[in-house]
Amino acid sequence: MPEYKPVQPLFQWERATIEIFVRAANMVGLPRSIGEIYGLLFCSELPLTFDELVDRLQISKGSVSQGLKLLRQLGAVRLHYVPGSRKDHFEPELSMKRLVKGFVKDQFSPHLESGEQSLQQIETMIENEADSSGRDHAQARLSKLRSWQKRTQKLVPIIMAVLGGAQFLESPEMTKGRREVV
Amino acid sequence: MPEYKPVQPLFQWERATIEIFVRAANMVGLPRSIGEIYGLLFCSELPLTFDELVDRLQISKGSVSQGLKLLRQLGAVRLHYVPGSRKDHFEPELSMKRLVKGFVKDQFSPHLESGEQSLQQIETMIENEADSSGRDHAQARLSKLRSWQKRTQKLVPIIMAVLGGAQFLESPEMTKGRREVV
DNA sequence: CATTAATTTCAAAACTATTTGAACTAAATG
DNA sequence: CATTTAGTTCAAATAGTTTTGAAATTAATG
Repeated sequence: MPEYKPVQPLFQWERATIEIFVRAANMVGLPRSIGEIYGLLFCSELPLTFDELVDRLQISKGSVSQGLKLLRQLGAVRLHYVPGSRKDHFEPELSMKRLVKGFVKDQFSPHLESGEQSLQQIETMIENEADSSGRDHAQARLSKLRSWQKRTQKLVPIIMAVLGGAQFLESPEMTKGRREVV
Repeated sequence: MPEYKPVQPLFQWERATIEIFVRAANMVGLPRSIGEIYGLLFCSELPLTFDELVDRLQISKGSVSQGLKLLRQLGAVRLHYVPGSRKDHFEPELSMKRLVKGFVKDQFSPHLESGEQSLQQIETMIENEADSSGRDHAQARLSKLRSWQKRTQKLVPIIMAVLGGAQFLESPEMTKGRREVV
């Protein structure tokens, strides 16, 4: 009896597509396995189970478990209920806007918020320790940091707007009767 | 004679500011040393030399050399000529727009372009290997990838526009007589 | 042109992040 | 309620990245 049962080996186009997601994951600082899991779900016509991911990607259960956990947290993967099956089935989020939103909310915004705290503290430090000559320069740099932070904060809703629903930029009547682009 | 000469230890506000840049670097996938070097230059009123970076940050010459190399490549640090000194002096780029532009051009756009190639190849793979049933679905997913790519490409100039000069979005008369925001 | 100074290079070391898989928990089945 | 199945956890192994520092290179000085 054979040791491995490579259930449904990947098609070439699937491997190539998964590779794109692995690179994309890498670019935004997420591990390879995340790209592999999302990539295979993206390729698949039907929701896949835990086992199918393990078997077809040939990665460990641990990786799949942790990977799915993070992907669900990011809103990039949803549970799809299949009547009459004990197993969980997973399907990918296919709206670019929602994917980006989930990523930003989870991995980006928290840093931005804690940054606001840090800037406040730096202000105090400058007041306490710089002599009057150095203080002007230090305060100028702090202002610059603050302006960068503000502009970054403004950018987020604009990106979201360009990617779809435009809730942040548009007044209600602008979206009247418009279908969401996903 | 002491082994180390900790020339000009860092002020608390400098350490805290550098920490912000270390975190920012980390967030965009750049090593800590990059954040430290840029951070100290950002804090400093005057351009700093190689040695000053080594001494004040207490990191190796190798790190500073490689770090400055990448930062110059990104356009985040410039050489500042000081008459009568053999040493190179470095100063930070302080325009957020130029910083982002340099980063995008160097670390982001290349991936986006090579991605275009990959999609072309995937199209061929689908034509060759999928049976007519699977082909429809695969082609639908390829279309989605293409639409994501297009939207990402559109996003870059919009971000640049929001960050400053707006060369990509605006017609020439819109910028008439306007000073660049940095 | 020999000497000193400034910077770069790169192999090895240190460090960090990811993956694995065996042990475990939880939940369904008969 | 014992057994099987599904999925999670986490410590150890592996893989990947960054830093170090000694040697090499390049450029300036006397």
